[in-house]
Amino acid sequence: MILNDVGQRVKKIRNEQGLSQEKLALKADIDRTYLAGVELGKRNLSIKSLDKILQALEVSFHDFFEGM
Amino acid sequence: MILNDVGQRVKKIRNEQGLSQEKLALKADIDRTYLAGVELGKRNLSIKSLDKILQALEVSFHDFFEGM
DNA sequence: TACAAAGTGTTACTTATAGTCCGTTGACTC
DNA sequence: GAGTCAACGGACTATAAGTAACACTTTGTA
Repeated sequence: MILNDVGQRVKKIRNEQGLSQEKLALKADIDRTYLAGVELGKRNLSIKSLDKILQALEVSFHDFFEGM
Repeated sequence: MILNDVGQRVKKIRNEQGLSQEKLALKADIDRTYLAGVELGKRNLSIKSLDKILQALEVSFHDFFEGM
């Protein structure tokens, strides 16, 4: 499902950048536990929230959705 | 802003396919006025909601976010 | 010159859930 | 055994989802 795909992609990119969930959450200005939920595919996040995360990861929407 | 971009893109693709808001809303199983709000960038829609719309438009996330 | 009908914009409202804030637990490393 | 990290929970607040109602415009047509 789309939420799992999004979560796994976030986690993958975050790990590639050597960031902890807490560090990324801080950078994206979202809650640490919420980010954890997103990565696990348990959260149906809004476009704005995804935008925050992708900006923190410095990746574009287009690149993020590569292959989706 | 991201919501305006998303809205305009939805509208553009919908028009290219010759669909009215009502027809697309029906196909996506969402309310007509909700779709209108999305197109105007007034709704911060969730991934699942966007997914419904993109499926109705038969366009992938990756293609949808071309250039974004 | 009306009129109906199709398409869209907009407001306002309820209810469902996105998102926050507090904490705990278990695994791993040092 | 102290520190870092991620999964998880409960209780709360903010806001998205979903709908009804009305206004306006355009186009066709009687």
